[in-house]
Amino acid sequence: MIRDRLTHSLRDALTAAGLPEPPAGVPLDVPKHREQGDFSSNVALQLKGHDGASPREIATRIRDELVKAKVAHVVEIEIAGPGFLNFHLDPAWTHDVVREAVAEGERYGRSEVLAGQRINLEFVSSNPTGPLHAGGGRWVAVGDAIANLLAAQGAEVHREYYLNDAGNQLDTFGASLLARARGEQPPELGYMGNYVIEMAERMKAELGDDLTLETAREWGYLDAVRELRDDLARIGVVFDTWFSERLLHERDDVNDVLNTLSEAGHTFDQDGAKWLRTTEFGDSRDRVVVRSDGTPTYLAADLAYHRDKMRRGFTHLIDIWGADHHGQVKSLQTGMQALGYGPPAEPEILLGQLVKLVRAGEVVRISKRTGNIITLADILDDVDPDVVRMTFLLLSIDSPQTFDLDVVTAQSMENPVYYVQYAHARVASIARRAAEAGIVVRPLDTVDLGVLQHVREHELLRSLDGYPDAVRDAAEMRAPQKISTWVREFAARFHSFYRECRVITDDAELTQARLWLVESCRIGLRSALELLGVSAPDVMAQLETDDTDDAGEANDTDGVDG
RNA sequence: GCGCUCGUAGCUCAAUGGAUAGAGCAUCUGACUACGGAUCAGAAGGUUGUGGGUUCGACUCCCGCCGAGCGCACCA
Repeated sequence: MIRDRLTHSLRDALTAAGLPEPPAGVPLDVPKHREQGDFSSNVALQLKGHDGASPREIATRIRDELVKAKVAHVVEIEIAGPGFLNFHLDPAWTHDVVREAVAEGERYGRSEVLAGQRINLEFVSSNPTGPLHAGGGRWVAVGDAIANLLAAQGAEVHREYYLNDAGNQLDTFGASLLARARGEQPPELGYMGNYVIEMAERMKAELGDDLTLETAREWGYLDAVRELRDDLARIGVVFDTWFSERLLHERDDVNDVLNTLSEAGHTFDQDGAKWLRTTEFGDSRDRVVVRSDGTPTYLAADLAYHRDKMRRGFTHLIDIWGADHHGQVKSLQTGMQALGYGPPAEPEILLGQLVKLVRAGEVVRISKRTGNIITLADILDDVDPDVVRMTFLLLSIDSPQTFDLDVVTAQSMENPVYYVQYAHARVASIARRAAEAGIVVRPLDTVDLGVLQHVREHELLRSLDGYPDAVRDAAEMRAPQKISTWVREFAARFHSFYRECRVITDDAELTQARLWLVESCRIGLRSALELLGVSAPDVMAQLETDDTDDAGEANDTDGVDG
């Protein structure tokens, strides 16, 4: 609200002063330091050199126009440093933030800038040859949060899981399963994990001993997919589509895409294989799409797959991959370009740095192929799904993450998620107390918010005002950690307010105003937690205290939900 | 060797090219007989790996070097 007004006024002032608008639009920021005002703009710095004026001279001209226009709530416009325009507002502007949040309710922070976009977001896509490993939980949490963020900007988002069920990995897996069922060691380069032994036992119980490579493979495939679904359900993620690679081969899509590429003149034959001339579109080397034995490569199927996504009517594709696959980015994108998609590149590929699992001070290698793995389900056995999600959403995906199993389990009660949830529970608690005290909350438009004068209230609302921007930035940059960062900061402001300002007091007017203030906080907290896929509980389970020796019974601290 | 990514407080990490680089943990000092102390107030902690460059302004962009991870298949 206030931001829109300031931006608008700035634009008018530029026009009135005969200055152009910068190509990137009119900048308006929240300065880091309180003394630098409530809002600031570096527009004069961006326009430096315009008709030879210095940034400070330009800033002065803009300020003169703004002063003439008399912008609401603005008490002083200061020109600082090399030419910043710092807006000092009267504290009452934050009262508009309460009204805005309450008026928008669950829609607060959301927008429609991506309305009309149909986005296909593919993530996880772990091979159906065993359970999800713990590190894969990062892509579960991140993918789901990014999907939420894009949806919050008005896009129609489709969550998709690609099942690599046509390659030789599945054959190897089937052979490993069959060997275990027969009490033998898996073949060389097979799946060594102990989970294969357990699966083989179940398979024998269901199918008996009359097993072939094919029945073992198919049973294992279906069982693995079921387990993937179950694990994902435990953490609350549901995919709209599980896409089978086999479908592409059955429909002859792979050959069709190869023919299309050949007819367009993008392929050539060499050494008995068929190559795709991806260098034509900027790849570092050309790629084989059909091997000399006549079978298509992974890339050929992947091109057919992504073409299928485009044909299903999506306006944009996003894939989330582990950074270990970065070598394939160029080949897929340039291949898609050969098919006529992009630029800009389709799919957009988000590379996430890998998770390093640590237990007992040692790095745990995560590979389904080479032995024991720690699964996402193992972690969910020990800690709350909310803790798991938040742990994976604290970091930028550009940062490699060290996931210390001992720390996460032993200190799960100290996880930042509880700090934020506690703020939400406090809000709910206040509402309960107010109701118990027989306080009737009057309609907001009959309440005088002008009594909200405390510096903690002001800081709290300044923070809340930043939420819509945080959502927009997080969505644009595909960076859910911006939401975790915002909500932790906001929760801190709330706790600080809570300690210093009582909501329910003998002052009826102040109580009314603060109840609405707290309601606006609830809206922000709840919305942010929802974007992260984390629950917003109204009560926190009682935490065990160890300062008394009579706390013998083990309290269940996991039973929080919204 | 080539390529991609990453080096920020003791530790784990934030920071659309903006002003004085911020949190949490750990350490230290404190807090209401009141809405839930899973809380709050404060202290201390930095040559943003390193050397150049671009810019009014660089953790951020460019180049070199050092270090780490990951890729360089007619595997998936």
